[in-house]
Amino acid sequence: MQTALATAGLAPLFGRSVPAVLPASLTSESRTVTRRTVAANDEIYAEGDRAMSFYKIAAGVVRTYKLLSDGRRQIGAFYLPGDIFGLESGEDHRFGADAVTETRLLVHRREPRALTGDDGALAREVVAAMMRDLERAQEHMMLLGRKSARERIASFLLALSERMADSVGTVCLPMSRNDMADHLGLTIESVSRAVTQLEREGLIELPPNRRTVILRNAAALRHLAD
Amino acid sequence: MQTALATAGLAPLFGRSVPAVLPASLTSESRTVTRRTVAANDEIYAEGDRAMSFYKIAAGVVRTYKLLSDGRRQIGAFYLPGDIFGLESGEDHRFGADAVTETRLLVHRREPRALTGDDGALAREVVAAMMRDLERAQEHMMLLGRKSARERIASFLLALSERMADSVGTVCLPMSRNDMADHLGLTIESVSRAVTQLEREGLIELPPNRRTVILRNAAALRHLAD
DNA sequence: TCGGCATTTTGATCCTGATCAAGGACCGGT
DNA sequence: ACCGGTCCTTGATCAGGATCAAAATGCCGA
Repeated sequence: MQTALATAGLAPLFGRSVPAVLPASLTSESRTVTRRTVAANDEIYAEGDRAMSFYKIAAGVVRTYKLLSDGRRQIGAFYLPGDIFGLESGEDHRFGADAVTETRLLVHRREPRALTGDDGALAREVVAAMMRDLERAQEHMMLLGRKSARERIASFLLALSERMADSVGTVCLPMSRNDMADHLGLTIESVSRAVTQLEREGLIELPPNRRTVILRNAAALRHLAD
Repeated sequence: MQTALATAGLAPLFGRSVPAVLPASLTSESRTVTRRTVAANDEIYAEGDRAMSFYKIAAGVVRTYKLLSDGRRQIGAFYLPGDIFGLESGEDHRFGADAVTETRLLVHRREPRALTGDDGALAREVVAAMMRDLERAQEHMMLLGRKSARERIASFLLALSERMADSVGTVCLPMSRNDMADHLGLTIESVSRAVTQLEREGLIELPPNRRTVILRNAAALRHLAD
């Protein structure tokens, strides 16, 4: 007997692989979905807030983060259009979330029936989103625990370029050096220096605006990132 | 309609919280389960191996890790009796796993039906295990990205003491300093120095064998760990 | 076009943790 | 008890990245 569980994204766990592109089935048609627009740098929810909803990005970029009591911040992930974030296993949000750029969100009210019943595609997306978060977090532990500043920047640029898919080899960084630093476990100065160094070495090129990166030698970057 | 999905651990996502203690329902009675004993430091599976099974620990301790091409190692997690590890969303293992101490395992063959059908309790455990891995990985990113050596040791000892529950305030470390270092993003010398420093400050006490830690001032440790 | 502001870069110095190198302590076997 | 090996600690020095400080650049609105 094939139950909803098997059709809801866990089956791939046991044989098939997860499709690279998720179905764009998270529409506003369901009665539990509303829209929300958030200005750049505005908060979507705070760490510790009751988790009433989860979110899918229609446009924009979001960061999730944790704070230490003295203000040190760790950005857990950046989310891009199509990504789902804000899923929690417990009662409340263990990370805060805010908009990196102006962002349009689809807000899914968290209800017991949301994952069952009518929308199997949504359930599949939700489970896939959690598994993807887990894989990214595990990969990121390797970066934070064992990679040098240069290697972290190389890994980050490559990963972002794979997700953002601008014209080949070009990435428009939506986030500030500060956000990159807090994601990569560095200071803003170290990020700047590592980026400059990669540019001097010819692995990347930075147009004067400094928020765009052209990957000039992806092979060398990949070798650095391992 | 309540489907298997709702009863299989995702329902807590949307209201209830995950029980602290998982049901001990992963027995050897099912025909897909076998036993395996692994000697200390022996490999259970390698990074990149096809993921044919997942595992539940009957006794012992396991570490999962990734390697960089030059040998740098990041230990993603330690797993204790009752824990499930080796779950993958893709085709193969993204971390390697080996035994820290001699370990007895229940090996669950990975089959499409394993999560459905008869054993709803197993499905619940599997999903809970994945969510727990995600939470631990996210918490660990904060440690690796933003905490000092002393703070890392304090966080690690507290987390371990909560999971191992020896006589109050006492933790028997099953792993070497080397393993601790590769989990905490430090060198073995830094681990040793941080531990010694915490001891001199009176926050912990180390009997001569050095593999047991008595938490003398849990409040101060917690303050360090944040 | 100019001025003000935020962001990024660059420079100088410091410091935490890494590296290199010995010592000690514990454990198992004989 | 002794020996050999492994694990852990300690010491000295080094270096990568942090911190402190300031200059350059880009952006946006007047």
